[in-house]
Amino acid sequence: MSKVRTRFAPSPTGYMHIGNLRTALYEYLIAKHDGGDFILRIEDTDQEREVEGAVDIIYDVLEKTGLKYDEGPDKPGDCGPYIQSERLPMYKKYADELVDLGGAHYCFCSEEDIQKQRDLAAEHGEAFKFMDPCHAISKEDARARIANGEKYVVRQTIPSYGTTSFDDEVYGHIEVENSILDENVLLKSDGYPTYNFANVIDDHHMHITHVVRGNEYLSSTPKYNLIYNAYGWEIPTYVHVPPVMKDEQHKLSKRNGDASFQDLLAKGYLAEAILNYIALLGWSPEDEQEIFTLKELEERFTAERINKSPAIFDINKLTWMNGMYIRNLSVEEFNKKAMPYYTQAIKRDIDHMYLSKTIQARVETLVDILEAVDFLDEAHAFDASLYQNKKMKTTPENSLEALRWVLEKVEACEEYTEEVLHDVFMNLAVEKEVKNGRVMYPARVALSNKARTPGGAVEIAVLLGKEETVARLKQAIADLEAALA
RNA sequence: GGCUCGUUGGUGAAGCGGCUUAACACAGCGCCCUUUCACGGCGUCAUUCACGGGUUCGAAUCCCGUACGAGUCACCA
Repeated sequence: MSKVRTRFAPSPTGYMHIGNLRTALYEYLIAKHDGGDFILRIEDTDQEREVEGAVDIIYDVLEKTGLKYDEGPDKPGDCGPYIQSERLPMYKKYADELVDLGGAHYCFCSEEDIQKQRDLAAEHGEAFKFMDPCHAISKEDARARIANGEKYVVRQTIPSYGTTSFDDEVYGHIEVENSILDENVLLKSDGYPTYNFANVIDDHHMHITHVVRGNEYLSSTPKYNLIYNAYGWEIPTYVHVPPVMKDEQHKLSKRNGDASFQDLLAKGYLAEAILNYIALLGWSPEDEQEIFTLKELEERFTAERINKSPAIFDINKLTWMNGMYIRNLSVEEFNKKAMPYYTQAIKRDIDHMYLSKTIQARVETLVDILEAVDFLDEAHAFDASLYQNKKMKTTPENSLEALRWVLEKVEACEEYTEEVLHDVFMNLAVEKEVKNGRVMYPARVALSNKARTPGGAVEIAVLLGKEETVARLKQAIADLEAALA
């Protein structure tokens, strides 16, 4: 058996949507599972949709996700060029050959005429099937007209009888009657091929063994097979994957404002977590493992375990998984990833590593950091009700008392370290014969004026430093006195 | 409308004729741990697999039909 080769063939439209990325992942995994090659091919045959810089985005995403390709535009192999617009002469040559083989014909009908017929049929509520009058033109006449400079397209010729069938790795045996297949344009009048044609030509010449694509191609696959057969080429293994949905009836798409890969990164999700999550959108392993490195996925992934039905993208589960990835980072790695957010949200000079240690298990996305640390530069506005806590048995009154105890001890601290502060609070509780919470809870609130903080009283006091801690305790005492007066 | 595909809990899903009075995970809910929150731990959450028939001793699993949903029918991919 020949070496497995798959390809990721995006058209450069400016962003990487999740469904697309998942297809790339599956293609990568199918190839790597068998030690095969993963190829990147740019499908830029639609000049009107061309977006500047879009190819760079594709490179960037593949780089960030670690989906390394063996051949591509910037990594030449034996089957280049890897950008379709650079392969034009080849398509022309094969189109002419396909005409000779009887798999296609030249067509001189204008787009407008066909559209008119289509509209007419729609008005009458009839199904439209284009019956190309150009079938009647002989090859010789057609070529003479072309030589004369007449505009033309090459259109696929489809037999009006018989059926075409194929076996898909995911969907199984599929059979379609030729008579319902449309005769699509293969080579446009601008000399560019359509997807329907370029795909077949390139997949064959790039020795692609497994064609992985969205299941919207399921019903047109027979048309491609007709082309393969006309040339006498081997038909690749097909792996059609179900769509990734936003909800039961809508596909995930940028047009609906749904998140793209880049959007998710910007929202503080890690590339590894995103990749891991989308692997599970339509595929499942044999056991119950859910967290996988790319390497592990390479080992475990098989097309047979791809699900047939659409998968709904669940941001909740991604968020959970992202939290898992964040917690699995070493503190150093986390600190590094958190730094841009720290510098954005914190002006005060603090011990970043210490902050990272206390915050790492408390955020699920990097962006969560912003909200978590927003009290460090300046405490939130005073709110007496925060001191009322049933479980901690605190009230504004007894909190005021506790804060006075704390202030006294903290001011007296010679050394100001986590250990010392920890002892201060613990000893205080023992000395005053109250539960820890009676003194630590008010202190935490006094230092932040937030109900939730990353870390408890001790951690926050360490982060803030002695001077600021004392200042905030004093302020809180003053605020409480005023509120209770 | 024709054709193709799909339908297991709020979500991702396992299940491939008896081991299933349907795994696992997320979310939810409750409890424990705890100086808050989180982490972690524990428990709970589908008498039922869209619906209706059929085959079978036995069906979520096989067959037929219905409903619903999606895709496709471009000189877009």
